Amino acid sequence: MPELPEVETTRKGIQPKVEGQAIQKIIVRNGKLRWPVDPHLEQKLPGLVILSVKRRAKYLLLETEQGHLIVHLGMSGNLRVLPQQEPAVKHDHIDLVLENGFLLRYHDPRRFGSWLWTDKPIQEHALLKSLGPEPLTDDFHSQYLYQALQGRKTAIKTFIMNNHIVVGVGNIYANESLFLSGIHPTRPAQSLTRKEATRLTSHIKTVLKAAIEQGGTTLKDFLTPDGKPGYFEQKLHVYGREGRPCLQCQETVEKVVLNQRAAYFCSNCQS
DNA sequence: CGAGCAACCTGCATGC
DNA sequence: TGCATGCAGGTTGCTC
Repeated sequence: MPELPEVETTRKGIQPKVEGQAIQKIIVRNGKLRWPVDPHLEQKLPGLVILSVKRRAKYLLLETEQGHLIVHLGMSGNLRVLPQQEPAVKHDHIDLVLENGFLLRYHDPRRFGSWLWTDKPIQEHALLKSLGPEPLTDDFHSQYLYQALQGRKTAIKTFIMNNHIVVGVGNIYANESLFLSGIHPTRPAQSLTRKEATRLTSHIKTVLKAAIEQGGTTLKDFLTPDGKPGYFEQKLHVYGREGRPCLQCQETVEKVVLNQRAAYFCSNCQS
């Protein structure tokens, strides 16, 4: 579920209902996430006002006057704003109860996500301080990528999914942007030409932007308790299409596993 | 330092 | 129907 576009859609969705609200309390039903949820949050959070809801990479940052909550959705997490009387169901692990009668509810079957607290400057947090540039800003440009590729033997797909190089490129969009760029996912990173680095940079940006726009329209009411996305599926060229014809040339889409993640490609369109 | 991979956890599809 | 297997949108933190 949570690729960068959905995290950004989540941010936009919860922001208006959460920003400016005081926290009444936090309810932790299961704190065994990627890292254990700090039990002191139950004392720390009541009364604090949420000043802003920002995003860095796939982390959502809830700023208060005393510090930040750093929330990650992992593989299967989601956040919704619901009325306080909404009954909790299985895997509803955390509620942030607000003073406006609503709550921010965290649901995450696999519990790969996280809820962390820091009262230090947010950019110095260990998880954030060594992250690469945001893909949709001007800090991520083709010169930067080309330079970063030099001397790196790892597969290009693995490389663009590395958060130290560029953040927010998940498995779906790594596959899609490589397809659109005509670059085979197993190519050593350092083998890309300047031209290929330029194409890849621009396709990463366009593919993520398009997905955010999709998320913005189809998931516009994801705050209500329905939420079955699948909104990007129609637009995917190779992801999840092993054995089916390439939409561009009709050759069969292939799959290999790289760094424990499925890589899909058309060996006729990508080299 | 870079590269590769085990691990965290639940749910679902598939095959016997 | 039941059970085993493999796979899933992410990331850290080992080992070599």
